[in-house]
Amino acid sequence: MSLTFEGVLADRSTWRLENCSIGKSMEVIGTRSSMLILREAFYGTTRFDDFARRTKLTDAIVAARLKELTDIGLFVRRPYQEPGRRSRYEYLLTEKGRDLVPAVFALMQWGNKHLQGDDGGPLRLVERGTGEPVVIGPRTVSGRDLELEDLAIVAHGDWAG
Amino acid sequence: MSLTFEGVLADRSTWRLENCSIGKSMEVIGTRSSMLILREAFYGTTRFDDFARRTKLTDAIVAARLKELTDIGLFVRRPYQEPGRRSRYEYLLTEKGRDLVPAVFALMQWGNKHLQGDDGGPLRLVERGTGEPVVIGPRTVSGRDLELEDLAIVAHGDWAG
DNA sequence: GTTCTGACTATCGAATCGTGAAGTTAGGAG
DNA sequence: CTCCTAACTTCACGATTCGATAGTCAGAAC
Repeated sequence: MSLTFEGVLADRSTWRLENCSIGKSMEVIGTRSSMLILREAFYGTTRFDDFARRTKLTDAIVAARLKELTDIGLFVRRPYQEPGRRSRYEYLLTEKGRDLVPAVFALMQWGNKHLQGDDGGPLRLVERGTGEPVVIGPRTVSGRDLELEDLAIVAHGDWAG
Repeated sequence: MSLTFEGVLADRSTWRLENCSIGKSMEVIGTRSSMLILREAFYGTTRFDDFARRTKLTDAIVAARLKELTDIGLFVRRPYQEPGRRSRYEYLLTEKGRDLVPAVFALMQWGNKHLQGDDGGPLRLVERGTGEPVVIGPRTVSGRDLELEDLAIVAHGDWAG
């Protein structure tokens, strides 16, 4: 019914979780507005007013969130200039930001399946070119798909394989 | 630099996102406490006080969150009885709850890489038995790993492949 | 019947999140 | 020099989140 613990973690009653990465991540990006802004960034949006219009968040929230996400290092703020226009800033995803693709689209995948009607929501994620459906989930580095029961947690440096 | 839109979505300026699954998901489970409780559930926790102790959330929050998540259908509340003890309730993950495995562990994966020190945090996700490292990310149903640039969005019923 | 314990509920306060509306600022267009 | 616009900032407000602390309640143990 759940995953297993290996090595020193095997007895769940003997340890508690400090420095949990899930909790830390949620403190950093655990708001609806952050996720919507990231969604737009993955969709190619780079400019302030496009973020605001497309997410339907208010200016104030978008400004606060972009500043926050930039400070954290998910975006870089870079000046740009269209010909005959004044210079502006655009917000470009860093690698740290792009590494959130699995997290954000996993939420989309779950929402499509469980929060939308029978049609599964308005949008589908597919492979570019082939149109083959895309799924997000755990797998080994050698490519095998895994279920919850196939997973195990090990402590750093504690290899029980 | 980002994913592409196919079919009727190709011109990003002509449409806006209604009923976004990401937004809906975040409204339902977008709190730190929800994620921590789900983490514990994936780790095998089923009882109220274990949730409270292991997540270090207060009783009040855990009670509120468990009720919420049960109402939504991520948990079922089932009576159980240990021999010589009074009957209690336990909280068991439904399929809807287990389908959040990619979302929750994607956050863990990201936090391990970007929010922890050089050691990458205390815990690692591996395959049970083999100990092979596990990664969470997008791939085609035929098993190819994908980058952000390999992804495309299509409207439901609009197959442009 | 008293005690103990697991599973909650109640109240308070601080911080954060979000909306709406209005104001500011820099710089090219005319 | 004035207008316009993108990119913000500020303010007022309500809702939600979470921690801390304390209290309740049911039922087996004794």
